[in-house]
Order: sequence, then C-alpha cells, then structure tokens
Amino acid sequence: MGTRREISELPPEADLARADSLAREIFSDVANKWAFLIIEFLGQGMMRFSELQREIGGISHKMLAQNLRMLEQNGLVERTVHATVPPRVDYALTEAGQALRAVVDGMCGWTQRYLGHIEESRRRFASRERP
Amino acid sequence: MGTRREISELPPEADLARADSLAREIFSDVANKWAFLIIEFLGQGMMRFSELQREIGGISHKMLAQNLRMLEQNGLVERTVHATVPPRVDYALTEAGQALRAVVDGMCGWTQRYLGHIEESRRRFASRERP
DNA sequence: CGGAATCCAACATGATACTG
DNA sequence: CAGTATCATGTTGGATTCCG
Repeated sequence: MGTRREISELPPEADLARADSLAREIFSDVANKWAFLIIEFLGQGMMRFSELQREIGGISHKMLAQNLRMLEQNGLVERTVHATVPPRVDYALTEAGQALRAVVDGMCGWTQRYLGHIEESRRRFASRERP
Repeated sequence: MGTRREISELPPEADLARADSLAREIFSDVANKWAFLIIEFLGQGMMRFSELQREIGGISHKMLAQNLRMLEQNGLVERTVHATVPPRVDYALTEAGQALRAVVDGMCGWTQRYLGHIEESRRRFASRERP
C-alpha cells in the first residue's frame, strides 16, 4: 500500500478534496445560507413563492428566485405551476431535498445548542484583541 | 392561541426566520463551502496550516486563513502556536466544532449518495431548456 | 511557516422596472 | 403572483508582497 491513503478510494468525481470534482461543485452550490434556509423552511411542507419570502426574513426576491432555480436544477426542489389566474406556483422538497433537510435540521439544532457558547467565544476573542 | 404559530416560541436571538438574529448571523458565517470543508478535513485530527491547504484542493492561502480565523472566533476551531523556529501552528476542532462535524459528515454522505441523482437532474433540466 | 495587508478583477446582491 | 432583466454597488476571492 501507499504511505497514507486511508481516506478516499473514491472515484474522482466524488472526491471532495479535489477542486474540480462534481462533489465539490455540489458543495459550492448547496452549502450556502440561502439554500439551507430555503430547505429548512420548505421542510414544513409545500409553499408558494411569496409564502417562502415572507417566512425567510431578509431574503430578496432575486436571491429566493435564483436559489430556488438552482435547487430545482439539482433536483432538491420540485416546482409545480397551477394554470390559474393569477398564477400559483408551489415549491416542495423532493426525496433528495428531504434527505438533505435532515442534515440542515441537524445544523439548526446545533446552532440552538451552541448559541451561547459561540456568543461567549466571540466576546472572549474580541476582548483579548490589542492586548 | 394565534392562528398558526406552531414553529417557534424561541427567543428572538435564536430564531432563524429573523434576518437580524444571532442564529442567522452564525448561519451566514458557518454555512459556506470553505468552512464546511475545513471542518470536514480537520475532523481527521489536528493539522497544520500548510497541511490543511494541501488537503483541501483549490483553497487559497487567504481563504484558508480568513475562514480559520472566523472559526476560531466562533469557538469551533482551536489554534495552538508552538514557539519553535520555524513557527508551527496546529489547528483542531473544539467540542462545538466536532458537534458540527457530525452535521458536515452528514452532508458529505448525502453528496455521495445523491451524486448520480443530481447529475441526472441537471442533465434533464438542461435538455428541456429552449424546448 | 504562518499571517497580514494591498491591489484588483470577478462575482454576489439589492433595488428597480418590466413581462406574462 | 411569479419570473426575468438591468444596473449600481459592495463583497469575495486570488495574486502578490511584506513581516515575524
């Protein structure tokens, strides 16, 4: 065997260590705050565009549309258009989306649990600056 | 009770729905690809700056330094300086960092599992463009 | 070696306005 | 209502350079 190759005998595509892998590309797409927030809130169930925008405070129309399209392309979100007037468009998580939602839920829980810890850590860090 | 308030009876600080909450601020910091990759690779154990940079393909010196500092401020990463020459600096996950690592691991696993699914979804999406 | 600062190009984002 | 395009602006990120 080689010197220290325990980690990956993965196909190059799936290897996160490689900057040009598909896995990295997916990480770059999905591991961002807007995508996570959309997935988290969509986890509550099917929602309309405007509902989502109301739920996720501070997200702009543009960012919501853009990230929804990205998630749709990657097959995490399904878009359903109702031929009514005014138009009604529903968004829901696919199976892949729901699987990722479990991860995002984990991060939400982590955030709650370590909120105080992080706050304190920041304070300590700030106060020992310019010693 | 109100009309539809199942979700959060959380303190405002912990409410991800609010753009100005501390939870959101943490999400914005941590939910990005570089932070996730650093946490994932640091999960293998204590590592030096240059080792990390070698492991994480495509990360620049600047991004690594910047994100390490951010993670240190938030108390996810601990930095140890050895008074040798040349200087040696080790990075390791704290308890909070290891807890988040479980989440990131979940995302890595998710990526592997749905890689093909996502690839196919992208192809379908692309090929039904300009119909 | 690790870190910080600078410069600058590229990109992300928000506001606005327009379409179906 | 949902979606897109455009534009102005701020932020990100890479390359480079210098410090300890």
